[in-house]
Amino acid sequence: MATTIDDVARAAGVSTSTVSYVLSGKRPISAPTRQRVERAIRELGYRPHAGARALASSRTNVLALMAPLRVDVNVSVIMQFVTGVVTAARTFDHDVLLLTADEIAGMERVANGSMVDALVMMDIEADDPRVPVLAGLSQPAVLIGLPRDPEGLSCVDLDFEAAGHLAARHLARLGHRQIALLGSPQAVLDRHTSYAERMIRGFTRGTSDAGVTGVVEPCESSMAGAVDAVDRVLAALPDVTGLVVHNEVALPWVLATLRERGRHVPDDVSVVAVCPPDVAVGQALPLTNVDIPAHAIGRVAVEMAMARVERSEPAETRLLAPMLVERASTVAPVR
Amino acid sequence: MATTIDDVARAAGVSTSTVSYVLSGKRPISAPTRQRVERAIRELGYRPHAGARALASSRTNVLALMAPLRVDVNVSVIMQFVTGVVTAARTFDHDVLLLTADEIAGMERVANGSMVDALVMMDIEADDPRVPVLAGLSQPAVLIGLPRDPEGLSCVDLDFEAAGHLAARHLARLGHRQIALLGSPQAVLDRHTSYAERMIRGFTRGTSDAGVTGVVEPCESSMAGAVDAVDRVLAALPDVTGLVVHNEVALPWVLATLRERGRHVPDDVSVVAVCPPDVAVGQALPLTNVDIPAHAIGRVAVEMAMARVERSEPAETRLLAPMLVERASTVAPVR
DNA sequence: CTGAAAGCGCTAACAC
DNA sequence: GTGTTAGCGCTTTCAG
Repeated sequence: MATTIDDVARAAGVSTSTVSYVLSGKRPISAPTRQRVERAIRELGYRPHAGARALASSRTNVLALMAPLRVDVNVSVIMQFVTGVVTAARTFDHDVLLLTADEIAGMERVANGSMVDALVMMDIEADDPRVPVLAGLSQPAVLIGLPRDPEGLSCVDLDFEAAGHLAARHLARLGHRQIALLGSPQAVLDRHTSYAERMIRGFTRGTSDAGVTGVVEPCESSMAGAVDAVDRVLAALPDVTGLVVHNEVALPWVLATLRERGRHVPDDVSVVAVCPPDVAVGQALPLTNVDIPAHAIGRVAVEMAMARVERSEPAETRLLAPMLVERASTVAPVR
Repeated sequence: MATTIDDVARAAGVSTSTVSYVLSGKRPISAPTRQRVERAIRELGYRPHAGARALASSRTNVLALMAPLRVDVNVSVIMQFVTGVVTAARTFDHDVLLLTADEIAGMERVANGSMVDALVMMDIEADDPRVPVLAGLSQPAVLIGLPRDPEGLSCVDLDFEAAGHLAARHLARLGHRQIALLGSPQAVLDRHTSYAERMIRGFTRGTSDAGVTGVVEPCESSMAGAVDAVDRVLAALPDVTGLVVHNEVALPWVLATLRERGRHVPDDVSVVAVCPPDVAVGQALPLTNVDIPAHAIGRVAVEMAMARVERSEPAETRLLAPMLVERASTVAPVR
């Protein structure tokens, strides 16, 4: 398996450059030569040496992906981002090097060591410490999520503001007059994580646009936190009939708590979940949801990265439009 | 950032090889030269070019990890394997290239393209199609899980047979005489996935060793599947008082179904879960569990891979001993 | 349409 | 203890 491009060239009776060019397609090759070369490649089981290629071309065909590899929150969403990125990368003939999100030194290691052509970073926070270091790298980066100042950066995310607005509007249009948002844990809010704040903004705008009352409660990602949050909502808004839940981990416990408090879904309270479809339909009652298209976001991130690598396209931020799917958990309020 | 080893050599007033050797430590360097070189490296922000290094040394300092990136099953366990592998790899100064488990061509791509020093493959099945291709690769591989014939392969896994035995014995010793195992989905069994079969074998041996009656029921990873499986157990063993659950996804639903059927945990039925600790304590009632030490398994996998890469150690298979942690879900049967 | 050859940046003999 | 240098396998001018 130690076959080199020269072995192939010799076997095909051509020069090494010819082999290189049939591989890259960067110059026209006559049909007969091409065939001889391709045959030799096949018969020898030849694979170009990635390192040699990277050295000569300064392209690695590898993408770095920084993913938050903790176990606590929305693991399945993370997984979908990752698969989205990996499968998309393959369509651009790239492989994926996995870094953990905290490995801030890893960015410089893989970038300055020329191990990757670009970086994709998940789970970006308002003042993410990773963002400043990007400026020192020679490879482009795409952020999944929005930092405080996205100026000059490639960013992609769900349009959470639109998502919050959509969820609120859906409930309002059904006729609900008292609705609540059960959102992210306080810690996430404290970090000013952009998606949480945008969600709240959209929800708030949605309720006021519709002229209904809305309250927002943070919600820890634990059973106790869910119970507590539901109780706070019921205290603040005793006649609440609409609930938007933007916390996948807490979701099952929120539903259980509602049941225990004697609030039936959807007869007493309609629920819109902001989560991936598999989570929405995996509950006892299939939930109306606003999709978090994690897979699509991952794909778009890769497309943006490749656009910058291959065509030096400028940075831009793309917010994907949310989509609401109506299921069994939302109905008009029962008189 | 386009600094090369020659820039460093020039700045330090030494030869390139000297720089190379202070970097690799492969030959003694006098303190003064070493310091001049290290200073130059620091001041220039020099990073060796990974491709050039790989080309010259035929070592990439990258490990391939094939992970099952589906969203359906035990996502959190997969995540823990992955973090275990990634963090362990870093301690060996290696990065991780992520492949999806189905990408069988990816193995040959990264191996024959000399992109990696070794491969780690998760989720190995009895007749895993990936195993035969390993023979054609020049890099060593470590399997997480056990193929039908592990001869000559590096394998690591939890000792599921011991785990099944341990769980059964724990219940039997508490005094339970009728115990059941709710296991993997039928599809997993049909594939003769090794861990599922070993679990069953251990459980069965455990019950017969203890002289208690045990039944085994497969369990789909869905709410309906969990309900169904619990009902089958109750039908087969109406007086069941002990339950071993080896299906993380179904676990919450199993517990809910028990409640609905009027079987209280732990008063009416004791439950041992086979799952990671965070899942065990994340339930309404903290569960006695047999740990799946995913993180440790990932680490061991990397250690085995590096042992083969760095010291050409022979292949071996290592089964990690299970550990049972007693929590609130198991008690002696209530008279 | 094809070849020859100069690097890409580093490692590891081989010198001294 | 340090320097010189021949590759590692590929891409890409520069020449036909």
